[in-house]
Amino acid sequence: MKTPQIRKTPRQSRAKETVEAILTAAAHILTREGFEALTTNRVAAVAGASVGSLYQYFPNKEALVRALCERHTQGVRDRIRARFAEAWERPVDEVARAVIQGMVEIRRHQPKLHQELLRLAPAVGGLKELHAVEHEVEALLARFIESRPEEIALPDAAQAAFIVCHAVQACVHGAVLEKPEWLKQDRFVEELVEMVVRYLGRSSSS
Amino acid sequence: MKTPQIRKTPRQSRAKETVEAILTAAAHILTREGFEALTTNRVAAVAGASVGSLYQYFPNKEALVRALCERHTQGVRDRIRARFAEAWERPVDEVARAVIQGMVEIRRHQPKLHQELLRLAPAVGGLKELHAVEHEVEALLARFIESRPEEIALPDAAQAAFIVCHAVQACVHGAVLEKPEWLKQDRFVEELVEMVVRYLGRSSSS
DNA sequence: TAAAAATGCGAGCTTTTACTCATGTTCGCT
DNA sequence: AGCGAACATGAGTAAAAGCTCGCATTTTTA
Repeated sequence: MKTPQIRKTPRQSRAKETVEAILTAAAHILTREGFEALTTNRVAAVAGASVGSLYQYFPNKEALVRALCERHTQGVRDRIRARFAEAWERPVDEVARAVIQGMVEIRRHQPKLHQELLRLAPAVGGLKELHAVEHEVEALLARFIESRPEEIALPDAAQAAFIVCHAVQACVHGAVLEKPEWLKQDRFVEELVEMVVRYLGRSSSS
Repeated sequence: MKTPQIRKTPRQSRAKETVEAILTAAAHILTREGFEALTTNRVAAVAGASVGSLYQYFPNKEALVRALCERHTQGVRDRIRARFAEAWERPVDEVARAVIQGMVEIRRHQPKLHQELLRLAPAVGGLKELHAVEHEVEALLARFIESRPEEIALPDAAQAAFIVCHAVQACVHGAVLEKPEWLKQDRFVEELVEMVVRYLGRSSSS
């Protein structure tokens, strides 16, 4: 059985503040100094608390990082969901643009934190949540594809959704790391939209 | 200054065997048990050598992992280069198929090792080599695009190459991890080829 | 207001692990 | 054979980091 996320649920408001401070401190250290510097003692110090307090709420370091993952993941899922919802009825290219821009925003918000958490997730038991979000986005896209049979004709909506999601995600991620200047122009996003639209909007195929 | 890759160059054949055994053991542990279990003592033990021998050739653990990265990276680069070279003159879709199949082979060969090394590269100073390979593949693809102005008309060959490389890589990687059964059929590869050809082979665009 | 419960504290224990070094062994060369 | 250089050994060291535990402080409850 996996170690639980939280050891003791905070009841008083000061306890909630402590938990909050610890998570914030952890995020801060992770973005500024990377995982190497993320020691439990240091997290507590930066949070203005003590190791003891930390271990009162998180059974171990792994759980702490996992909590961080989950919180971040939550935000990603919500943002993508919102983008899909607000563009759902619009033309295909606009939907693509909305969602891709949402992804860019996510990556631009806290690139280093996002990257580190992505890197840490497997080692920390956070893969389940991560895959859950991925699958949800894929399912959303698959549903969208199936809702436009006139414009999008594909043999396998699920596979197409898988491909589009992974492709876009990787391009945005790669751009954040290697070509940050591209994200400030529209050309890059437009190019991704173009790719997606061209892939989905094919007329004849096996 | 970075710590060197190797401390003492092995001169005798038994020394080369030792180095070989150490690298093999490290790869073995990494694939079977992950990075957590990769302790220098354990590597030496599995290699049938002693820690002392290990440190005779690798100044530290980081250098060992880096050596592993580099060796693996080398193989990837060679394979992609070969695929490009042998298909260079053929139709676009065949080139795409050849290269994509090459990527699938790479990922299928030692998926766990590949994945772990990818994960470890940043923390081990192996990013330079990794990016170098990526850039080489991108440059190769960009040159290919520019060599087919009749069939492929794009505003920015380098950006297109970036997008295609990242997109395909991510899809293959994702498939290895999440949908291994797809890789045994041709349909998945064909779908990727379709995406790439459709993206590159556009007729009219801004 | 006094007991009880919740929270906070941090010195230090324990374990792990990268790495050294003094010593022994094998190889190559004359 | 004999000598020096390369190679191998592995018990031991030192530092780091996760985590505990007894006690102090604050908040809630009766």
